[in-house]
Amino acid sequence: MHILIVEDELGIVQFLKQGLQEEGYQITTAGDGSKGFELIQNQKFDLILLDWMLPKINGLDLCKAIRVKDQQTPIIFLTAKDTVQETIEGLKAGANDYIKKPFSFEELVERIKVHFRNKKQAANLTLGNITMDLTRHIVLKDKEEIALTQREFELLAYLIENKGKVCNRNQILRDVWEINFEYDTGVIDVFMNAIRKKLNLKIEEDYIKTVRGIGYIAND
Amino acid sequence: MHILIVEDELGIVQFLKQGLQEEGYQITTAGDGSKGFELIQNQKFDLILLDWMLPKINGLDLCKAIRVKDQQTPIIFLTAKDTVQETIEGLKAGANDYIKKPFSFEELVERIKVHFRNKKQAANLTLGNITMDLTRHIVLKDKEEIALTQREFELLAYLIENKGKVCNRNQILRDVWEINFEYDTGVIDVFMNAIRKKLNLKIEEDYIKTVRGIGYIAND
DNA sequence: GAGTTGTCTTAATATTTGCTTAAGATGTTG
DNA sequence: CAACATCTTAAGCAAATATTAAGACAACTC
Repeated sequence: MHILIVEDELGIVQFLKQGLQEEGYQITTAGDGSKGFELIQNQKFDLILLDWMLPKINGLDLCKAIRVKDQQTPIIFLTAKDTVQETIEGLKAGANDYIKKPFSFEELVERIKVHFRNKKQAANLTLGNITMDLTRHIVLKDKEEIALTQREFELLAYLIENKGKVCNRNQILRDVWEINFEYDTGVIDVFMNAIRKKLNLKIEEDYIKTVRGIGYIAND
Repeated sequence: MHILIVEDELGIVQFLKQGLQEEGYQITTAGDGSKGFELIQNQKFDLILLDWMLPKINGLDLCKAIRVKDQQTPIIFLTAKDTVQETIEGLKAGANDYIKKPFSFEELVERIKVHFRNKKQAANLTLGNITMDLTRHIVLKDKEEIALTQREFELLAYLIENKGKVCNRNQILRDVWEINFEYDTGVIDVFMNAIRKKLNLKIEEDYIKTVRGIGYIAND
């Protein structure tokens, strides 16, 4: 996640940059409004932290300018301007949140997280050159879409979720087929076969290996 | 836009209800946490205003309970609890904003608007050569107008809004039909059939695909 | 208020899909 | 090479979905 900080006070910039980097965010900074605008034109950020009082272009105008082209990227004002009127003005200009200085760093982090919360849903699993998109229910191998049936999809997802671990047949029956007693007709083999065929995986030396006497294992 | 207010102090409820109605919102109120929870189970709101100190179920627990099933609906805490720790706790519980009492009504309105901002922009939806104009209630395919009934329209709009995601049958029943319990008579199929017929969509390889065992998915 | 029209829902039937089984082929181990 | 595990294939079957038709209901017309 890439955050842009537009702020001219060096002390605050340093403080924010360090703290947010420790939280695992990638940080880019701009010391004035026009530099900030320039950066935004040329690359995509996941979130923008904006001071109000800035050299060259002030935060409010910058916010409006960003919103002309981009309505999506969350913008958080972070400013000493703390009257209700100013808050309202900031929000009307297109900001998504408005935090008053002095602020608690912890609260800032939580408010940033709020904006990322619903984005994470792009849950996809990978195994070598295979990608599974769980929400879209799609499997790609080298960018080529492969059609799997429901069960095939679930089985493959299960193996990838447990990448690196050997999954024994009973576990698979329990978790994928919801069969909770020992009863193996060989279904798993049939489905493994189908998956390997569709994904063109060789039995030996490929992402999914057979562990004789136990089950199967996926590995990059 | 339909807002739920969960708050026990009658004075505040009245004040908010009246003010927000004047802003053009539809308002429903709940005087305690469990009544709020009940309402949320049975209908869909566009936003929830939540007090922290509530009879029966407190706001924090209610917020968490809502988020178990629903990560989308924006929740705004509106409370006299104003320490940083409490703010953080509220946001961590899944709230999207946290406003401290006493608050400015104008600021509240602006903060509410922030959450609706990106929703309204979906005034017309597109899927391939199909265009839907939500305000005028019109569907075009290649500039030719297609007459859909209310439900057909809603179902199609729902699928396009969730373009790229698989919509399972229960979600569709909940969000389009507002049926909140498992009860499938096959209505969805009938309507899908109608939509496909009217829009002349082939079952295989077209914008709307059937995901066997789950539901349907729209994709350009 | 009876009849008309259009939509929604249910139910019944047709069709398709994919799950499961079983049985023979192939491979592995001691 | 026997015993066992896994692979592969194909056919029957069950479940999910598509399709059609008919009844329920509401809004509108005469």
